[in-house]
Amino acid sequence: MVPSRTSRAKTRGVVRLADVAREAGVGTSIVSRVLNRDPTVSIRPETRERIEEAARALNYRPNAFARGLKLRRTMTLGVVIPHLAYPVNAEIIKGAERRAALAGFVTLLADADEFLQSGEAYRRLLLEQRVDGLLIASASTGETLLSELAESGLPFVLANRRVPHLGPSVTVDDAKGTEIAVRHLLELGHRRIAHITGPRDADTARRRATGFRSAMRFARLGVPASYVVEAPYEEAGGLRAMERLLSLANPPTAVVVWSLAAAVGALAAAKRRGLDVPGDLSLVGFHDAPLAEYLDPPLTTVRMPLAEMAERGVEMLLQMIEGGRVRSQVVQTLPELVRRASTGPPPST
Amino acid sequence: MVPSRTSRAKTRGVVRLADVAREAGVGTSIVSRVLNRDPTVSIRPETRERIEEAARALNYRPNAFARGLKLRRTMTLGVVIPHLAYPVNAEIIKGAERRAALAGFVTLLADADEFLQSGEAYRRLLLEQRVDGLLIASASTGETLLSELAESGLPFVLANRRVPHLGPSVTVDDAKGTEIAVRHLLELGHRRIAHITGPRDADTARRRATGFRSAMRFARLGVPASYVVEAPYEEAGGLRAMERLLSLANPPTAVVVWSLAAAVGALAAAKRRGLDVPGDLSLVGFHDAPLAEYLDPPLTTVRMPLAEMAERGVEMLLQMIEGGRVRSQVVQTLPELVRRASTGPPPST
DNA sequence: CTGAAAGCGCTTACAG
DNA sequence: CTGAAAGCGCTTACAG
Repeated sequence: MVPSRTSRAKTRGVVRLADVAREAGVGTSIVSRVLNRDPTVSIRPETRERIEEAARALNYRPNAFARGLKLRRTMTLGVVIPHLAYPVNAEIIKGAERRAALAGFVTLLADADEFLQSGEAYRRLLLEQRVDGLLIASASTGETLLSELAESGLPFVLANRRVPHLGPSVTVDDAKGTEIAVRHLLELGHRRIAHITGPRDADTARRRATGFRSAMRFARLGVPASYVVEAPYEEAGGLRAMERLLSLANPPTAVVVWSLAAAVGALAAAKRRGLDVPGDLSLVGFHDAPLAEYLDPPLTTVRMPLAEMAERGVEMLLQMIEGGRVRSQVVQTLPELVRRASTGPPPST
Repeated sequence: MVPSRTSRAKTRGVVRLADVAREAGVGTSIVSRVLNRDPTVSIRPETRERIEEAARALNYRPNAFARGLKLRRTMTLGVVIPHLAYPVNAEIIKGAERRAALAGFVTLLADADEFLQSGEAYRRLLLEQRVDGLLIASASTGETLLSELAESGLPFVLANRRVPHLGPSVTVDDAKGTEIAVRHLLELGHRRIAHITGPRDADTARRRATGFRSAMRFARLGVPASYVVEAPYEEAGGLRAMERLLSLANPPTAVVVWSLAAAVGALAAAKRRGLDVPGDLSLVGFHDAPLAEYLDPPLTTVRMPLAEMAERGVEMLLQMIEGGRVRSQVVQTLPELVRRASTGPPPST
């Protein structure tokens, strides 16, 4: 149905409030109040009907920028994210977008590296007042900028990362994740269990490492220093870390790897060494994705509720935008072991 | 350095044009014109200096919404994208974001499924006038919405997809990509080469299939109908498609797979059948990512210039926004074969 | 029950 | 060489 345009609107045939008012034969004020469901308005039912009908017929939507200018509300949330290519981050974006959309908000993307180096992105988003709040999903760095941000008063929440006294955060139970992985390996009979962890400045990596150590301690098993090795980069890092572990005099029979990408690299290292997985070595990765199912062997992983984390984060942000106070939270949904073929009993030496 | 705020700005301590004017002791008009480098302005150098100094000291940035309202220019580009989790799409987003940022534009993300089903995202972006243009990177569906879009007059360009007579598109040379893969296999001595293609409604898949057929024809080789099989979904689809190929009476000795994910599934299928890759079967995937390096065996792929494609797309969009006309283009950078261990000579039967 | 008016923070003819 | 004023499209006290 083509809207019976009463006036040739000026911008690309877009309908303005005034067009609706004219169509309905009333002033713009009541149109605005009716359409925004102002509860204090008392209006004759037939007038309201006429207004609503006109808005519908013209397919009217308020201009976001005009509205934002007046209300000081952009209805936009910024999502600051590193490494789009990691499926993990895609889950976060998707969760955030979905939840934001539910509240009528739109999502603006900013590359974490650029943003946290206090570059143009920062200025565009904050100084130009393009967003009502920020969900920051970068695992590392940028402390200076974060405190600047805190000072600016713009609501923000950190996802997947905690920075004490800086602002609220939403995280998943990373420690529990590694605990679950370790427990699974213990049940299979492993005792020599190692951990490939992430960079020191990655908060998630630290928490996963903590979970690893505490699960091992709980089982009264020692963890030689050489059994916790850092994988600075993705697949390549996992590969090198695994090579280090396998060249130890007394190599582990099982390894928990802190990310899926690093696990892919670790698996490659083991196979290139001619090891049978899981016959000679069991492997657990972190985060689940379809890929895990199709590796050789299919990789046992720990699935983390990341989309949910992002949704919680957005909810917190929305509360803050409404002026509410909010406290850091850990998503209650537990990590889940996805058992596949890369884990089995240790070799019977 | 803390800006010596002359007035308590009303919104979260943000500096307005009027603050700069007051600080510099002039009216807002010249401030605006000086800061926007209006060439028609003739101003005493010392006044200009005072204004620029004040803006710098106060860390002034014009409010994007006020500016947008006045100029009818949001300085925002919408990126409509499916399946964030595919590394391929991440490349597109990144390319688009980078190029947009260069021109002072910000990127808004919209989920393709939701958008193209003419849902809320569509209304928010178009009707609320939140974007100056749209880069649409969805490979399939949505014809109705696209023609609606075209009618609306909002500039848009299709990335990775052509729809004749609808709007300009930017693509990479997909046909050439498969040709390169086929040529590589021919050189290795293969004759029985099959193709795992994508869904019929995916434009890229069709073009890759075209390239496959023409390369085979050029080599005077026949392609039995059973040698082109469709993989409806990602890894899982690739797996099933490969199973079909391998259960043929006269199976191929080499397969070109239309996507990286499907190639992962196809590789899994071959290995589960006990085949040696590349001893019994050679495999080429489409699109390159670090993952390919760490599969077993490392996967030979065809790298496509996707980030560049997105950058070109944004450039076209910017031209259209300036009121220019623009024609569809194919990125000139050629696809590149990344040779790894999944391809070798055919088995010597 | 409904409308005229001011103002959000800009830009840009138009005066002077 | 510089400023006052109108207007982008909304919302919201304030009148009537």
